[in-house]
Amino acid sequence: MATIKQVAAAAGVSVATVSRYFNAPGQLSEQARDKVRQAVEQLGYYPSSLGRSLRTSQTKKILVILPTISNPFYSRVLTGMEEEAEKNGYSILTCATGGDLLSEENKLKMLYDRFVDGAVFFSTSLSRRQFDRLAVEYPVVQCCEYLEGSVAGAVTIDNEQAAYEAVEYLLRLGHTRVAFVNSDNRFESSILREKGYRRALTEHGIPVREEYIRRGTYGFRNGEESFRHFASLPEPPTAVFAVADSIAIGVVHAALERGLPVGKGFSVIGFDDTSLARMYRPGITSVAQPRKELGEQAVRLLLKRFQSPQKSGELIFLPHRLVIRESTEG
Amino acid sequence: MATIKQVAAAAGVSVATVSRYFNAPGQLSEQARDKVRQAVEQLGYYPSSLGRSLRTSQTKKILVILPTISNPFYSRVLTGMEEEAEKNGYSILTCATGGDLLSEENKLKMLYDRFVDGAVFFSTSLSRRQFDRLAVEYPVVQCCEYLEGSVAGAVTIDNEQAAYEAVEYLLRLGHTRVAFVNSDNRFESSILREKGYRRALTEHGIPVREEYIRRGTYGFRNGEESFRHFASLPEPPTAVFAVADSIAIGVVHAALERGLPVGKGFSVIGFDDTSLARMYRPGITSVAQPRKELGEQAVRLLLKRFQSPQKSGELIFLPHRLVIRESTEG
DNA sequence: TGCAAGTTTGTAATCGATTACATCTCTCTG
DNA sequence: CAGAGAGATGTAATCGATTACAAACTTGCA
Repeated sequence: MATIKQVAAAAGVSVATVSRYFNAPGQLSEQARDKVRQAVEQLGYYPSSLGRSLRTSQTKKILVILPTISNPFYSRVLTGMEEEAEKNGYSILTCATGGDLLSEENKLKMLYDRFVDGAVFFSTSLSRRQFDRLAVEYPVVQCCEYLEGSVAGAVTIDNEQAAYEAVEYLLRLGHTRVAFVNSDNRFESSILREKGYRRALTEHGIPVREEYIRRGTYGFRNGEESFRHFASLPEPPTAVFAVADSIAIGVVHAALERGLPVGKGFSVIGFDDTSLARMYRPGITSVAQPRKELGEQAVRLLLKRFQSPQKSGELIFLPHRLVIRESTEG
Repeated sequence: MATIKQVAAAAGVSVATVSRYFNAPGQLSEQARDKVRQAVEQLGYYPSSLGRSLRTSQTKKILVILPTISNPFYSRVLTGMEEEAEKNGYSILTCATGGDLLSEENKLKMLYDRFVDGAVFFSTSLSRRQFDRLAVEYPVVQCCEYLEGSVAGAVTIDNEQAAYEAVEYLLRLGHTRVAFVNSDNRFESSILREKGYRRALTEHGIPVREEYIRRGTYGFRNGEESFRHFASLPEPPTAVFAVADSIAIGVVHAALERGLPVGKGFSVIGFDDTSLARMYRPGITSVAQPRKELGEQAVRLLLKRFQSPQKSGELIFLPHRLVIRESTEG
């Protein structure tokens, strides 16, 4: 691997000139440019990011931490991040933690040791206290999640309101026995969605029944099991709101197996409007988030923090919308 | 941010001692260790990866390039990579290219500028020539794909044989009109699977009909459209083999819409055995790959190349298996 | 012609670590 | 008690870039 010194020697100029060839070519004479260009081509030189980053103390890399890449929801959010990052000369590096705290802490070392300039979290296994400390010392923002009052910025939808509206839609359809399948993680979004669910019922004069509320993984299986639980109740619900499409599909799957007419008397709503929701039969009604924009804004927020690290993070809410398909009648 | 110098000063020792505290603590006296530990804690010091990497000329990072993270197949392969990497002190960085050549070339800069030690490719938009040049100069391996005769190593299943067996299974069920939905990319796996499809038919004395072969994206929609095309033929096929579960689901979806009894006279097989295949109704018969092991071995191969860069890459085949569900009768 | 201003280039310090080599201090042995 | 050998520590070179500052060279104008 060629170094800047070797190129300088081969071109018969100083290392400063070679450096300028890459960083301020307009400053060089045509002669110098030619000489350097030739030497660079001949040696196949490519400037080392390590040398450069050490000197400039920025790597132009952003770390994105997500629990798993298998959630199709993330894909387009990530695209948004990529585009916004690239526009500003940054690259996105993605790391999946498997929702594992140890793994997450491991990845965070890249922040501590300055291998990346900042990080975007989709969710975190860190405690609020840990996360806050982190946010004070390093530029980080949250995307699609939001720890109340964190110094880190965040871009998200209004999860409580979104859940409220989904449940309200079910009530409008005439349902009075509406169940809720949450995830059992401690993400703020889960808590907020549950809040929205409860508020919708309460405001419409319907008592909240704890046996109508289930918590489990984001998986298909959780949906299936939850449905079986609901079906075993003396008064089974006639509608289910799930915090993820995969859960909703599990519910629908189990319901159809029992011969329940999904979309005709038994309604199910999912969350995130992933491709799953469209692909399934029947199509799953789902709460859609503006995915690409969530990603863009998250990166934009992070870039702002690079500029002025002292400021406390902004909190940005983006609009959601309910996409209606066959899993709800109407 | 504290530097090693500041820590050395605070601890009243030399920078060498501080460095040894992290890299060879056994070499220090208990006294020295204590002094350094205190200074480190007091200053919140964390060694800079840039300084270290510049000096040691390795970053202990592996870049994983994949077309999109939205394919659920990748998730567990990645887990395998993570585990094997971590075991050896390496970290995995994931980058999605969107199947875009420009984007991919952009990511490859991290290889050129030594930001990562090597790369694993799930697939590549590079031409064979470009990829070969890359493989000569940098440590790279392929995972789940294989460009014949490349100097880069590869870990993959025998795609031709896998396709052969899937089609053979359909023939055993009594089907004689078996269609094939391929992807329209130029990946070796696609070519090989088509080869396997053709060989299975030919060896069983069934002529290959070009109108039974379709190419498109990996998407659901491609499946739907392909089915409609097949259904419009004077002699529609009674079975379909698709190179991806999402395509297979599209086929099943469209077939059910037409009232075709999927799994009872009309059979569909997918590929990769993703969670989709299990979640769908009916469950999709699919060719399973040993995902975690594919990831592990790919990283192991790459680590070998770090050791001895001169050697030409190995080619490792891992076993596949057909997982039978309701989309095929029997 | 002389000099100010502008352009081009080079020198050398610096970023933050690692590590070969030198030095110093002990301990042990004959 | 001298000297060998082991163990602990420090000095300084080095990795590969960027960039402030200085120096050299042009150019234009009085």
